[in-house]
Amino acid sequence: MQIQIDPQSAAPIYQQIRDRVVEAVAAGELRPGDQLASVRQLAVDFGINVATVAKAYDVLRNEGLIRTNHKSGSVIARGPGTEPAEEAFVTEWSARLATLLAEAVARGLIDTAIVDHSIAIVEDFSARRSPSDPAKDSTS
Amino acid sequence: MQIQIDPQSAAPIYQQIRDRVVEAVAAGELRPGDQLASVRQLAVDFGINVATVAKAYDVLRNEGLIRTNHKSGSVIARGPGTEPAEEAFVTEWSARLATLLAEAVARGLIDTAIVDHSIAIVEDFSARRSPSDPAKDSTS
Amino acid sequence: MQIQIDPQSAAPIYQQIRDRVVEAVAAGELRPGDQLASVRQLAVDFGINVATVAKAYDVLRNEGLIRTNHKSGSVIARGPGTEPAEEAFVTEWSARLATLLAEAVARGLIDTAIVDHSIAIVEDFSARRSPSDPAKDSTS
Amino acid sequence: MQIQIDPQSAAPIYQQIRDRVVEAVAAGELRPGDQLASVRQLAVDFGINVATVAKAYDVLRNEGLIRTNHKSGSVIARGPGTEPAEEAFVTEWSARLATLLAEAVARGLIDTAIVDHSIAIVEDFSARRSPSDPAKDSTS
DNA sequence: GTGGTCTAGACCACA
DNA sequence: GTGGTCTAGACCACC
Repeated sequence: MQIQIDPQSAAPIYQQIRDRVVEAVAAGELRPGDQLASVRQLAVDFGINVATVAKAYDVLRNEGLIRTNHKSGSVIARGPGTEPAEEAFVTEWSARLATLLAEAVARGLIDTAIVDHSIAIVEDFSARRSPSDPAKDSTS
Repeated sequence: MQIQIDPQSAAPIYQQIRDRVVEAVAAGELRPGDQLASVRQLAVDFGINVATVAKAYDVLRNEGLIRTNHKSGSVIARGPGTEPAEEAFVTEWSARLATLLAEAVARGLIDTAIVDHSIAIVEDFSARRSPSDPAKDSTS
Repeated sequence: MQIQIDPQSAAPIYQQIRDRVVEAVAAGELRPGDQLASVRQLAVDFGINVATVAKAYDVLRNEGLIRTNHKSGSVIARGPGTEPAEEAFVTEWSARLATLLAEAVARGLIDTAIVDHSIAIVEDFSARRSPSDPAKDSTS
Repeated sequence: MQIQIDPQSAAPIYQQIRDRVVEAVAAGELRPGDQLASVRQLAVDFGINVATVAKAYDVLRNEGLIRTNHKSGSVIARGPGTEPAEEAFVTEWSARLATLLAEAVARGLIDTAIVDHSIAIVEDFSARRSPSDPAKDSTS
C-alpha cells in the first residue's frame, strides 16, 4: 500500500493519512489483520512528525478501524463484511453524502452521471477486493 | 427557503450556511437569478457575526454558485442544468466522493446499500426540483 | 469546580483531568450545558502544556461527555439522566468493576464493607446532585 | 485455574496476568499457600516473554498478594479473610472506585443499577469461594 | 523495536 | 478570544 501525502492540501495531514487508510481498507489493499506501518516509519517516509501520524492512527482507532498493540504496532481491525454498519453511523454518513451529491447537482453534473460515478467507485472497490469474478465484460 | 443552523455542531457555521445553500440549489428551492438574503439580514436572523455569513458567501462565490453585485446583493449564478460541470471540478469532486464512499464500505455498509443511498438522494433532489405530479398548492 | 492535578502520579496528566471532570459530572458540579475552562486557561492554571489539556478534552469528546465549539469552547454534553447508558459500555465497565472489586476482596476487605463503599459513593454523588431530599437520617 | 490472555487487548499483558490472578484469589480459585506456575512456565504457556510474566509477578509481590522464594517459587501470600485490609490501601482503593463509579453515573447508568452490579460481583466471588450447596461433583 | 506522554512554541481557522 | 494543527525533541512503558 503506497500512501501519498500532499503537504499543500487544505486537509490536515493526519486526515489525509486517515483517508488513505480508509480507502485502502475499502479496496481490500488492507485487510483485517494486516499490519500498518509504524508511526515512526510513516513519519520518516513523509518527512513529518511522529505525533502527526500518531494522531491519524488515533482517529482510526476511535473509528474502530484499527487496533493498536504496544509491542506489535497497529493492525486493521475491521473491513468490508466484518461487522454490519451501526445505524448512528449510517445516519450521519447519509447527511454528508447528501451534501456532497448536492454540490455536484448544483454545479451542473446531471443526475445519471452522479449515480454512475457512485456505482463506478463502489464497483471499483469491490473489484479490487475480490478480482475473482471474471464474468464481466459488457458495460452493464 | 428556511436555513437551519446548529451552533453546537462540529462543523463551522460558515460551512453549514454554504452547505444549506448548495442543497437548496440542488433541490430547486433556490434557482438561478434568485436573490439571497443580505449578509446583514442573515447575520441578524441567526444571531451570528456578519463576518461569518460573509465568509460563507465568499466560499459560494469562489465556487461560482453565486454572484455578488455591490448594489443589488447576491444572486444564484448557476444551478442544475445551467452549465455543464467543469472537468476540473468533476475530478476533484470524484476524489472526495471516493473517500466518502470508502468510509461506508470500510464501516460495513454493503455495496448495494451505498448505491441505493446515492440514488435515493439524487432522486429526492430531482423530485423536489420538478415534481412529477403537477398538482399545485396555493403556496407554490 | 476545583481540579487538583498530581504531577507525580503514575496516571497521565490528561487522564487525571479527564477523571476529575467525570467525577464532577457525576456529582452534579458540572451539569449539561455548563462551560469548561478553556484549554489555555487550564494549562496555565496547572502549569502544563495546552496540548495535554487538549488531549484530555479530546478523550472526553470521544466519550460523548463534552461538546466543543471553536468559538465558545467546551461544554458538558451529557450527565446523569441525560441518556441511558449504552449496553456496550456497561459490559466493558462491568469487567473493570469486577477487577477492581476483586482487588479489594483479595486484599482483605470484607464483602459488606465493599458493598457499603459502593453504596456510600453512589449516594454521595446522588446527594450532591440533588441535595433536596431531607428525608434521610437513620443509617439505613 | 485457567488464565486467558488477550494479546489484542489494549491492556498490557502483564496487567492482564496480574488482574486474572487477583480475580482468582478473590474467587477462591487460588488460596493462600497455593503454588503459582513458574515465570518460565507461564511464559511458555502463553507464548510471551519471560520478562512480561516476571513483571506481573513483581506487581503482585509489591501488592503483597504473592511471596516469592528463589527456591520454591511463588505462592499466594494472602486472600479473603487472611488479614484485614490496610487503611492506606482502602483509602487509595476507594478513590479508584469513586472514579470508576463516577464514570458509570456520568454515562447514564442509574444508581440502583450501579449498586446492583457491585453486589452481584461481590456475591459471585463469595459464592465461588464457599459454595452454599454442598453437593459436590467428582471434579471437585 | 513498538506506541504513549509531555513540553515549548509556532501558525492557522473560527467567530 | 476560542480550539486545531504541526514541529522537534525528550522521556517512559511495553515486550
